[in-house]
Amino acid sequence: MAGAHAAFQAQLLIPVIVGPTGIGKSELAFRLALELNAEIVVADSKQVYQRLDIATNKPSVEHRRAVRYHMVDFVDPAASFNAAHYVRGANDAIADIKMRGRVPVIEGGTMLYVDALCDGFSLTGVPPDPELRAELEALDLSTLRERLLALDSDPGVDLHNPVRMVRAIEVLEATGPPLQRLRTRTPPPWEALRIGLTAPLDVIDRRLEERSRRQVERGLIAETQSALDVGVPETAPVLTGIGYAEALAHIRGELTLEELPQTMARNNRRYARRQLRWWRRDARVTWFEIEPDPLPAILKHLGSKA
RNA sequence: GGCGCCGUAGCCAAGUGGCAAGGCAGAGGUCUGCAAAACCUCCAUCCCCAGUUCGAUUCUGGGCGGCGCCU
Repeated sequence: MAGAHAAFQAQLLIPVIVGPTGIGKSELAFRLALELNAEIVVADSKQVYQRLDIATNKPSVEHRRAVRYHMVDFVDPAASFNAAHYVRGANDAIADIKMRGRVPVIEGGTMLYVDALCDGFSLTGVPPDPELRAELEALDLSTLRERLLALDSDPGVDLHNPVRMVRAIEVLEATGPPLQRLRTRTPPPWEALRIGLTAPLDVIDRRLEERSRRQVERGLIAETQSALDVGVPETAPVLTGIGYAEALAHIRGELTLEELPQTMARNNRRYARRQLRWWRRDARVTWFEIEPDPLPAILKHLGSKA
């Protein structure tokens, strides 16, 4: 695939691997990276946190020895991280990769992170205000709604969704109305070539069951406990993720050891469906079944675009 | 064999003589700084038969099934 390789060396196109959790995006991105002599920029809201490796599905040490990974394993698990931090870090990583004359491949699970990066979401530019959030979170829905509508009569957010309304108020108090003018996109100086990986739902479900079981066997509970032991609060974003949330429930005695992987698989199932729905509506995604090995077809597709 | 209780969606479960709450699971959807989050929508003629009644899931009788106790 010399053609594809050259085109990506020209640094105009960046392959972006998307799809539901558990479908093998990571493995495919790894193989693609070897093929293109590329480095991988992971777009995942949980893999950024240090030490929590098992349920975040971080790349293996073998993979990390063979390919350079970015945006993985660098944030204190007790800290919080968000989409804006991600976009900044990922853009820096991409610039760095390019400067070194190498090729980036983006691989992502977190839908907002991928879109915010590849479509250049402004995210309004207003950082979180923890005190204001704490105050607003204590309010009931209708009070929150009144407070929001008083600031902006047409904020364009779901008036049933407290999280969205709190954020909208936070932005409006910092900038003034109208909110909608702040949600802009400034596309990056490269084009994302979205590659979607998919499979029949029953196949995905089976893989998720298997993976959940394996994660428990690999020491998920001990990993969760050791995070608690070093002072990571139970409410830390990583620990609310699939796998850790259930492991915590088990540690608290709310889930048996047999229920643990089952519950993890169920929550993963729901997440996978949500990811599928998100990407399905994006016509820019070109889909590939995982069943016969999709790598040759993907390389061919990338070559044709380049 | 006798007595008592029960039988509502895949599961748990409330309820009423006037076309059946809620939760979980499931399906679909929304998404611009917590996104593995948050939110929205959809999803049952109430075990069967007969009777009472204008009308029964709700009342009566019988059947079937389950649970408990007793002999």
